[in-house]
Parts: sequence; structure tokens; C-alpha cells
Amino acid sequence: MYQRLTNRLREALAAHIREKYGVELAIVLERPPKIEMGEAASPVCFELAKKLKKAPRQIAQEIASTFGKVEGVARVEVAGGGYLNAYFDRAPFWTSARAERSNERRAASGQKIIVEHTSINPNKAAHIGHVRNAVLGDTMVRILRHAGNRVQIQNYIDNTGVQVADVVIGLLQMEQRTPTNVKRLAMEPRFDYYCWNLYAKATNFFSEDKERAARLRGATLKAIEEGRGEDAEAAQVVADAIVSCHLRTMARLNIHYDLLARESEILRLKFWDAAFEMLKESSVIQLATSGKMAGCWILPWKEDPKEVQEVKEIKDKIAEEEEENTQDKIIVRSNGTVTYVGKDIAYQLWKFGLLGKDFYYQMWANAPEGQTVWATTSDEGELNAPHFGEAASRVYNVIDARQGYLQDVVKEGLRRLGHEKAARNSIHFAYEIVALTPRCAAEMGYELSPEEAKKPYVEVSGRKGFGVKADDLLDKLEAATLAEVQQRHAEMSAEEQKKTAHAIAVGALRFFLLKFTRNAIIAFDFKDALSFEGETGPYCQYAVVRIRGIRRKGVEVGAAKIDVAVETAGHLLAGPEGNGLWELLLAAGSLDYAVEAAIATQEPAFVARYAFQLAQAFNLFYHKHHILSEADEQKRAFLLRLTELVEAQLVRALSLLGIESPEKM
RNA sequence: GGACCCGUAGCGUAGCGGAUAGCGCGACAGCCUCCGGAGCUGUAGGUCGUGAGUUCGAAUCUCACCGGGUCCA
Repeated sequence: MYQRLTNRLREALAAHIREKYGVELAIVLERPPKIEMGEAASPVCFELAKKLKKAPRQIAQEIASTFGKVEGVARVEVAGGGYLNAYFDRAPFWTSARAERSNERRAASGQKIIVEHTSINPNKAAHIGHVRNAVLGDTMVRILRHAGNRVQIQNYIDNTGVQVADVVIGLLQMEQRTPTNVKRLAMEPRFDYYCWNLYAKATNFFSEDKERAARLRGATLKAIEEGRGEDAEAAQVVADAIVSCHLRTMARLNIHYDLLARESEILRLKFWDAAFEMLKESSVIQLATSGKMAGCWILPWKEDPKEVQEVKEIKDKIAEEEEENTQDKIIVRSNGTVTYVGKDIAYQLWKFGLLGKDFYYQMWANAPEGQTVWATTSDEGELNAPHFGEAASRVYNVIDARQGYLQDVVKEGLRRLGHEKAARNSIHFAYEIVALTPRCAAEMGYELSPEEAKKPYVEVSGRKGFGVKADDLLDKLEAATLAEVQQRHAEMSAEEQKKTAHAIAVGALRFFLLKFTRNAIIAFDFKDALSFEGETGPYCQYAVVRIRGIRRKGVEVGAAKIDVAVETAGHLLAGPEGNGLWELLLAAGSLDYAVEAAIATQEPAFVARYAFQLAQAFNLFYHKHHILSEADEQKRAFLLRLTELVEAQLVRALSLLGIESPEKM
């Protein structure tokens, strides 16, 4: 509602200025710091002052006095040194906000968007960092869908990489298991935990003898890539089993996928070969004939076309003298194997429908209960599979910030192949890592060096088996919330208690990961993550629970049925005495603003902050007004309706964050 | 050597060209005859890393420097 109204105001202001002064300006609107200053303000007159050579305040006065009526805006006033402050019509806002609430999310239309997230190496259990990735991606999907986009969720599975190879070597060589034995082991419920430890052991084993490591890895990797022998078979068993573990873990957090895109099919269906031909034909990559990179296919990096030839020559000379490589990126190594970037370029081309090839698809056999997940396959797929190959108009790749350079290379590859638009619509949805506070690391039995102990955070390492596993964290959260729920609600059935505790645990974790902006490093600590007070998910959920309590009681008392006259609403919201109620109404009507901002800035944190602010505004209201004992029948009815509006908006905001709103907690 | 990110109260974090820099945790002092205290109110706490520049206006933009992190080679 807020967004719709300010858009209207912005357009009207721009038109007015165009007409009156013949100046085309993008109108900036901001939210004034105090409600007394109105609901939307513009500093345009400061900007105009320069062009018109007049005092900003004078211009503001001219505009305010000649500016026509905008629907929903009561008046525009001049403030400060030349601000234009707009005051909304409160009663009509009330009416429209309530009407708008009944419209569910916009019907999906428009062009297809792909969001790739999670994409964990299928060789060990998921940890807290992976959860940040999945939660960010999943939340962005929910927000984009809410705004009316057709979104497809992909999870990329690197089932032929070195990480899987390491675990295969661990199972077959270090532990001397037979393929049958591996199969049996992979069916164990906590196989991902088993591999977590094994992977750490394998890493250790490799560091003892670098040469042996290179030999074993090389052979195993080759066998896996070619899909032959026991190694390949074991790799498939391991990767498939671990993927299923990850799907179950993520399902606990309300995270699901449409498609699992597997690297094995990128190889077997020759996606890379196709991309390789394109890159060679258009000379985007070149075969290096001399120097360190001889025999490699490289993508010359960041040649600035404007760079003067002399400067370039000097630079090259310096590079040569220092025996430094230029900043070219190797795509194919001299031994003929393709790097990650190469495969990524092929995959990205496919996402935009530019590769001229498609996968086959089959349902994932071991999906979490009640879900359908599709996976790529190189065998003949199922005929009724969704049309995953349809070109996307925009692609979000949720990948941590450390891979920024590689993502740039992928983008540049598309650009040089002539796909400028696809390159522009390739979004590296980057986020910073989740590290541990030194205290948390110490708690987990990790020995810190003196320097590490002084730092604000310690990085986790999958290789060393050091980190907080997602399922462990969820178990811990659920145990803590369950204890609390049991204490508060002895009357609930055990099943109900468990369900409630689960909802709160998920709310706590998802909110914790979403309240930070993407490029903040999160220093994880159990104390903070297990906190349910202040700026947390449970705080927001609790506001909903309070409202539901009032509603239940309201029905008993019979207060729910009375209609509220618009005049009553207008009267209660009017003037300075109405500011308190108006601020809550305004907050409730601003979800669209938060969603718009989240998409524009690519920050799901906007919606998290919105949910918290709305909950906060409600709690303030709750302590000021005793709704059900309000003597005036009309006023009581109004307070109840307002409360219901807040509930609807808060529940929706939380659902965009993937957080459920329990009935009681 | 090059590229990117981050320095905001004791701690964490938002704001990224506009009005008195918000919020949470922690500290201290209060609030249940009344819809659930996972709540509310108040107090203390800030040279927005440093210096210069652009601007009517800078935490926000530019440059240099200092400190921390990451990536490429």
C-alpha cells in the first residue's frame, strides 16, 4: 500500500515539475524521521534550486501551493530549508490497506527467473555456512514469487569433483570397503555425518604424502569423470546418498528445490564440449603456446579496449620481467581437463537457453516425504517432466563472496560470446561466510592459537571437519524451544508441542541468518542463535501469537462481529492524538515497500527488518491499548480490525522469510 | 603485483547524498487487581578508522593513508 501511494506521488511530482519548470528530474522520496513530518518527504527542491537559481524554500512554497490533488495524499507542506512533506489521507489508507490485504500474492506471470542455491559438495553433512546460502536463496525465491515472478529453484550437484573423490578414496582405499559394503553404509540415516569425519581423515591422509595424494586423486577423478569402474560406482552411491541427506536437512528448514542439476550430466551429455566449441570458434579462449601456461586454453582477462598500446606494452614487459603471468584465466588445463569455470560457463549458457542442448529429467527417487524433486539424467528421462530447459530472463547464483572472481569470469565469457544481455542478467548473489566466535570454537573443542583467540571470528573448515553441522544446530534449537514450550503449555499434546517447538526453532535460525545484510560476516555463537529475545524470529512470532490470543478471546466475548464505520476510523486516526494508531496502520501497510526494497537492493534482510519493526510497533500498541476491555464499542471494533490487519501482514512477512506463525507458543 | 569487501557506543549491526545517526545484546533503574513478561518504559554509552576534496548539505561520493578480511596470479 505504501509503495503504491508513494509511486503515485512520485509520478505526480515529476509531472508537476516538468510542467511548471520544464525540468526532468528523478524524484527522491524518503521516510521522514518523525510522523509529525508526514509519511513521505522529498528534497527535490534543493536539487531544483541549483538549476533555477532560486532559494529552495521558495521553490518548495511555489510547488506546495500549486501542486494538485493526488489520490490518497491529503496535503503537501514545506518544512525545514525546503523539504516537501506529504501527509496521507488516513481514513482512505485504512480502507485500501484492508482491501489490499485480501488480495493474495500477485499471479505468476512474466518471464522465468532461475535461482540457484545450496549447491553443496555431496561428500559430507551440511554446515551452518551452507544453511546461510540456502536460507538466503530460498527467501529470495519467496520474495520474487510474491512479486509475481515465475521462479525455478535449482541446486547444483558437483558429483564428479575432487571432494567426492576424496571420500571415495577414504571408503575404498583407506577403509578397504567393498562396493556392496559402501552401498549398505550409504543407507544409514547419518551417512552424511559419517562422511564428515571420513573426509577430514582423508584430508589428513593426503597431507602426509603429497605425491601419493596426487596419484590417487588423479586416477579416481578420471574414473569418476569417465563413469567407469568401482570408483565411479561408489562415487555415485556416495553423492546420491549425501544429496538425499541434504534434501532432508533443508526440508527441516522449509527449503525445497525444483531441480537438481548434476555435473555428471554436464559431462556425459557433452555440455562442456558444446561450450568449448563456441568459445574456440569465436576466439574467446586461446591456446597458449609459450610460457607457464603453454598447452592451456585461456581466457585473456580484462583487456581494457581504451588502454593505450604503449601502456599495455610496458605492463606486459613488467609481467615478463617478473616472470609473472598476466591475469589470464585458465579454462582448460594442459592435461586436457576442464576447470570449474569452464563447466560453469556451459551451465550458465544452458540456463539462458544459449547452449542448444538440454538435459533429460527424472524424479529424484529419495526425495523428502511428500515432495517432488526432479534431477537431471543422461538416460532417457520421463516424458512428463517440467520444461526445465526453457530460457531464463534472469539468473541468481547464490554463491559466497570468495568466488567473486570466478563469477566475473563466467559473466565475461558470456559477454565475449556476444551474449551481453545474458551477462548483465547473471547475478552473483554473493554473501559473506559464517564463521565462529573464538569462544564458540573453543566450546566445540577446537584448539585456538593465540592469534586466533584474539580475532573476532574463526573460519570453519569442511576439510578439517571443523564447523557447526546444520542438523546438530537444529536439534539443539529444537531441544531448547521444546523445553520452553513444555513449560508454558502443559495442556498441549506432545505432538503439538513438538510442532510448535520446531516452528520456533526454524524461526529463530532463519531470522538469525536473515537479519544481517549479505556482506556482513556472521560470527556464529550458540548464545546468540539460541536467543529468543529482542531482534529475533521468536519475537516476531510472539507478536502473532498475542494477536491470535486476543482474537480467540474476542470471539468468546462476541466483540468480533461489529463493523467499523469509516468515520470512526477517520476520527480515531485523526490528528496528533491519532498518531499512535496511525503509525501502526502505516507500518502494517508498508509490506509492499519492504518487498520492493528487498528486490531492488537484493537484500532479503529488508523483509526481516520489516517483520521486526511491525512486531515492535504492535507490542507498543498492545501495551498502550487494552483492546477487549475498551468501553466504546466502535473503538473496540476498530482496534480489533487493526490488530487483524497487523496479523495478516506480519504472518505474510514471516512466510516470505520461510517462518511459520504458530497458534500458541 | 592486481582486484574485491569491511572499519558506526562495551559487543553485534542498520542507514550508503538530505532533517536530532537508528536497532538489538550487555549494564543500570522501573512496569503484572487488566487481552500471555519470548513483553514494555526509562537512563548511561557515538571525534560514524584518519586526513583532504566534491557539494547548499557527507557515516553515505572521490582520493590518499591506517587497520582487518578475501580472491587472482
